[in-house]
Amino acid sequence: MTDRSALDTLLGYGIHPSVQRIAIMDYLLTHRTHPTVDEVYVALNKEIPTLSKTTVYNTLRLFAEHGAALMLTIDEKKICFDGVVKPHAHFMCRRCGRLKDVELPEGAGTLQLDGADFMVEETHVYYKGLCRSCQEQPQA
Amino acid sequence: MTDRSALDTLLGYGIHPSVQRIAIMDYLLTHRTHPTVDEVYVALNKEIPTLSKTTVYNTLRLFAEHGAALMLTIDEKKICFDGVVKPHAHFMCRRCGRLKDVELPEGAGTLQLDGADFMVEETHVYYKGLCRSCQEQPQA
DNA sequence: GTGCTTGCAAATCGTTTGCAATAGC
DNA sequence: GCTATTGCAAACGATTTGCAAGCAC
Repeated sequence: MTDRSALDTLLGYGIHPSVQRIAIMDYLLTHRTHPTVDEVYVALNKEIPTLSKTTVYNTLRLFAEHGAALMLTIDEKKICFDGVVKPHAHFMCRRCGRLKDVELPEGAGTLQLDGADFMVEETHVYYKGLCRSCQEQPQA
Repeated sequence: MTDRSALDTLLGYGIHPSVQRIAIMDYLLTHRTHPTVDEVYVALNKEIPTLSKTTVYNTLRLFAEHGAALMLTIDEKKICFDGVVKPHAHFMCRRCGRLKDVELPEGAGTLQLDGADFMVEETHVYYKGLCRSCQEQPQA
């Protein structure tokens, strides 16, 4: 069922499926943790021992190019990926580093710019600050 | 006058001034090109031949931590810096790579999140797509 | 003199590249 | 058999770290 869904997703975006691609897409769809390349690699290496990190890099980039995944650059330290491509914003806590999905305020995902000087294909809204639990903890 | 302004800016953010810090802040304030560390380094090396790239790294990070500059992560390939800290959005052309400032739609810079689960300190709005001139050029 | 700032050199680490092996139609 | 995909190993390059020298009050 999740396999099915991952496969369908790939096909829906015109991406030729393979064992590795299906596994990676499935991971994205079932783990909404905004994983990094390394996290995907480490997790999938258990079930696909021959998996190469190069393949994870290539595949996630392929997904992003086809619009099947989002490449998040909210954290300058690392690039994260999101299998949920429906417009939404992201919040990152500057202390614990956790990423959370945030609903976009009405219409913010489709903001149009003045005078059609640009053709916007992607919009990213990033919030940074302190999450609830880090606010409550004593300052480090 | 520009020196004055850079110095004042540093003081205003509680940053202890130095020749290097003033020069880097002045560069940010007079070149609104969203430069990378390397661009700042190369440009200032002419007037301050002993300048180290490490110092540029340290200084720009210091500025960002004090809110005296913005660290832009719109381009996953490189980090850019912006001396204009007044809330505004950024657009990057996926073909020519140029960054442009964009006015934020009303109130978008101060969006408040549901239920105060987060304490937002910074908001980044990034648009990606094609700029006017790249739209008009024939596909590569 | 003490503490902060600078800058060199080396280390680190995420990412890309080249290319040979493999899988799928 | 041909083409696309995978994966290893090496290369690359941006950023960080350690530490010694320099500067300022």
